[in-house]
Amino acid sequence: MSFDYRIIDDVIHSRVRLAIMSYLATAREAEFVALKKALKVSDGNLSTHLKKLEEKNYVVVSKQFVDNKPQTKIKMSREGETAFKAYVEGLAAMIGPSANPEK
Amino acid sequence: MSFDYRIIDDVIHSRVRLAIMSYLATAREAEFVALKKALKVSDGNLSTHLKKLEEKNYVVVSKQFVDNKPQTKIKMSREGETAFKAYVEGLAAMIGPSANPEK
DNA sequence: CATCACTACTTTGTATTACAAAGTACTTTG
DNA sequence: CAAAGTACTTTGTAATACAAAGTAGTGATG
Repeated sequence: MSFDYRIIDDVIHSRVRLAIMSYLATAREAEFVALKKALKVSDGNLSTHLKKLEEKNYVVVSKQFVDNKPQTKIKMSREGETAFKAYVEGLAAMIGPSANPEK
Repeated sequence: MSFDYRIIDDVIHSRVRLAIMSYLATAREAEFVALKKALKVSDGNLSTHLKKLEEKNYVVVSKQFVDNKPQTKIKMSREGETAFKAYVEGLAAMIGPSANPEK
């Protein structure tokens, strides 16, 4: 059990980015609009957070036109998967026994 | 499983504050110096984060002199306990199945 | 007993971040 | 062909994180 706060990846740790990564961890792929609705985040906010994740190569963003509308698809990268797994493990290590379902 | 990023308490969510709360969740009580060492955080940083937790009444801070040196003790409050529990549950709900120990 | 180093903090300054408002580029509808 | 809508991106500002510097004391050295 470590409490060194640096064990947790601050790129993932942002609330919005954590939500994105969590979503992608199960969904594998997401559309901008779907993500925006699921996270209840403003589009501007989502856009900037996605850019940050893209810069770190945690996600891959692709754009195309569907029904004459722009569509942005976001996929988690291999690197993102690894980082997310490490993040979750780090969290567990930090939160430790308090994470036990004690209900 | 919710991805609304607002379900996670941003007062707790800061890396340093999460580390403090995690530490206190098991230790019940901590000294400033011990905390600083455990979290590997600068004293200035720890001081400001503690103040924020204190303002939110998540922790109770008491000061005294021991061996002629100032000593700051930090305890988690009832409110802090509740908030931390809710935070951990929110996290679990967001991270969801990815949190499964799949090793 | 002055001063230098040390401990235990707190305050302050700055660089980064988060967020939404405004902007862009297009399309569809009346 | 406006006007409203969609799907974003960029920009401005307020909040945050962090460490450097500051404060207030103790203890040791010459």
